[in-house]
Amino acid sequence: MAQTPLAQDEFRPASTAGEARRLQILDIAARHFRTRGYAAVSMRDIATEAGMRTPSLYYHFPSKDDLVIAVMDRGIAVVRETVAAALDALPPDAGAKPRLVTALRAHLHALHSLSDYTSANVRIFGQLPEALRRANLPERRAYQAIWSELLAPTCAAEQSRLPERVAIFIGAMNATLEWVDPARTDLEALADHLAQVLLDRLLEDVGA
Amino acid sequence: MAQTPLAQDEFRPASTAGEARRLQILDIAARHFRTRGYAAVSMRDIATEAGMRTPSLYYHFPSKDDLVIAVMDRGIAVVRETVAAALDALPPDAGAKPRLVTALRAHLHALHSLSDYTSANVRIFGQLPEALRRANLPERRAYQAIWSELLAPTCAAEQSRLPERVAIFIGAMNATLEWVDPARTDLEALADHLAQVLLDRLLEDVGA
DNA sequence: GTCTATAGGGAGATAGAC
DNA sequence: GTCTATCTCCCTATAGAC
Repeated sequence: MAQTPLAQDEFRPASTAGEARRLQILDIAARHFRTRGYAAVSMRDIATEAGMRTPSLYYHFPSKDDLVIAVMDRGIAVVRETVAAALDALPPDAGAKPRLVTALRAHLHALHSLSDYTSANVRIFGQLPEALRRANLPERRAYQAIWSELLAPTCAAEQSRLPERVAIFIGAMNATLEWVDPARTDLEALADHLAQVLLDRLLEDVGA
Repeated sequence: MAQTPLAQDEFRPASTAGEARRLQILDIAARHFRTRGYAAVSMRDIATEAGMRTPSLYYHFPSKDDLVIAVMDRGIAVVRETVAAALDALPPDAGAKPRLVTALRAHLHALHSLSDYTSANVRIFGQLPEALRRANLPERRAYQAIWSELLAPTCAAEQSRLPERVAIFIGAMNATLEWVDPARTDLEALADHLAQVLLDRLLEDVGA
């Protein structure tokens, strides 16, 4: 939802004034993409909220494609850095399950309350023309690598299923964006619930 | 992917010739929405593939909104009827887990190989303006009711978590649309994998 | 850096002939 | 039922002054 200036600056010190303007435009674009989708947001919408006319945007970004690619790449970068930082804060001997729960919490935090970039990415990835989706794939693959490592211990004997399991986990976490109440306060409870579903056995009786 | 005429007619006998034309247009629209998203598909695209000019479409549907609502509602109706039929085919004394696995398989089947309507619904729901999304909610709630019943036994002492758990399950199943290889032949294996992740314990050691 | 003016195209939709 | 012709609107993007 709302990004605190702190949460934003954490990931990118804006040195020059020109750079600050560029980041301001990106912030506005990410927020609009997140709430209204890709095609529904026009360059005019973004310009208006930035207090300028449409053509002025083209001084900062050569095209709408370039703007949306910048938003998409930052979206993955933020969640990757958030998850990596949370994992680094764990004791070095932490087991597979606490590491998974920690990563899951960090991912949901980035997605739901930290970054409009991450939620915009999840929201509009499927709406982009194929060329723009492809541009985001390197970032996505780098993030998936983290979850490959986290989930490897759960695929003990069958590492061939690992890529699909990574996709199931990331897909399940991202899907919470579509139905969770935006006014929800207890993100911790959602994370715990998701961890329970994905990591624990839900039923005792396994017979027919 | 491809819909067999059989799979389509199963859910709607087209009595008159006019009705058949209407259904043909809906089929084309669903297939395009499924592959290219909502905003990217124009009335012209649909008309061209139906072998007519754009204005002729407006004889069958008063607006693009009406057309897309018809596709969306059918998308949920198909998956609901598919899952309900699969559950009805089970022995009456089937336990909670086999019922869940059966429903999960039927859902993935409708989503991945039976119906362009269901996959279009999942794909474009998040792209629609709020008014169109709201129009699809009654259908969605009717479908969620099935999963509420299926998942109730997994929420033994805490039925308050049931709605969220329903959303987690449906979200996780639907998320497979975004990353699964369209040429994938072994849908059974995907369903089994998803069932394992959602229903079984993935890790033995639960310590820190 | 931002502006006014505008090009150029595609969208949804309507009028009215056939 | 389908057509041609057209309206209106909004989009991305560019030209060129300031």
